[in-house]
Amino acid sequence: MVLRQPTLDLAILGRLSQGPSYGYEVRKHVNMVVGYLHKVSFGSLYPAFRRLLDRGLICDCGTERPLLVGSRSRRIYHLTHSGEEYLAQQLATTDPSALTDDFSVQFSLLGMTDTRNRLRILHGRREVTAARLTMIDSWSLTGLDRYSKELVRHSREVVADELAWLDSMVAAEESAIQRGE
Amino acid sequence: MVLRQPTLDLAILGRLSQGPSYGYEVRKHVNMVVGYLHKVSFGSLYPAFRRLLDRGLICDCGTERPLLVGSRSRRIYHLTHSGEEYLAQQLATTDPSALTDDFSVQFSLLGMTDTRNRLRILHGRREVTAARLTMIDSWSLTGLDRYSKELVRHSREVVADELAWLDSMVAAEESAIQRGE
DNA sequence: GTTAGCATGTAAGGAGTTACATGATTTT
DNA sequence: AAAATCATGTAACTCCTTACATGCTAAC
Repeated sequence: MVLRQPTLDLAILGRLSQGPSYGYEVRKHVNMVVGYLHKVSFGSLYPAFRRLLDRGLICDCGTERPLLVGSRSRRIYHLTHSGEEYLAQQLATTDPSALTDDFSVQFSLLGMTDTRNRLRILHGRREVTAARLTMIDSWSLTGLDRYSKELVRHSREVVADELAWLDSMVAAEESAIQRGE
Repeated sequence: MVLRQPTLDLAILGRLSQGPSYGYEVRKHVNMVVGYLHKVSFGSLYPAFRRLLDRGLICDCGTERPLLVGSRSRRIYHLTHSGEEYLAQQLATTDPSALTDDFSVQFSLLGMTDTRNRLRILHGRREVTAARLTMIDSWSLTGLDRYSKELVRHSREVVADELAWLDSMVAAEESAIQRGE
């Protein structure tokens, strides 16, 4: 995997908050957000639904038509009231210094919180990214061969682009505040 | 972690092929190559040295001075003859469609093989990256909210930059061939 | 009606991180 | 000489991936 359990849970809840859905479809959605590098495996997905059911954060409305037990038809899930509360509470306290894929999930859910929290997350991410850039620049590359140096040079560029992107996101949020939210 | 076991082994062997070294130092080196996102943990590092010792790919020359058993001084390792063979054989058969960090290790070791194999690896990576870009472009973004769309747009850009970088690497290798290796 | 893809689910095995534990070396 | 950092090592815990298994649905 690459997605931590709490993050996968968050991604599933986030998807369900936009309407009922089922496992296979949710997976496709999550893969679009974080999956340009890897796919969420079914062995992670279904146990996650089980977890969320057990905690009462989602509920199982059965299959669409037949409603047979043990059937392999689509099982439609939707967010419960506690699920909504949990989601809102999680989004308000996420840690912006997270692995790339985990942060992607956070970013994709930015539309579900207020501007204040969005700025907390974006600012936080901007800081850790800036720190990473500083770290890379502090490395002495002497002793590295041509290809290793090229790799570090490229990595630096990727991080610098990331930083510029976050800066533009922060700027957009702040100008939205200026214009009166 | 994020580095697979075989990749970590490869990274360690690669470092040792440039001269004897010890765990702590090797870790710093590997972190420079793949570590701008995460660090190799000691719980992964030392068991890896154990593995390589057991397979006879590296050998333990003892500590620098005292040579006490059970001591916590630097333990210097160096590559054995079979270690060299193994490394060369692995590099010749690596899979360029690998997770980002695993590929980074491959890339950093490109200087240890011939141009032919370098082109195999770079070409292979170029293809999977191009396929990823095509996949992203095939996605219908309708139904996604503003932030999710922005995330996908940014992801596409990152992948496109990656592709351009690989293209330039391939071009450099090919022009090296033209100029007579 | 048969093939291919949609859809759900489980279990074993593998593998990493975290936390813990200890000793050596350098700096203040 | 105390504190900080370098350095090595182990084990429990967590948790993911892989492989397996089954049923439904649409297309040819």
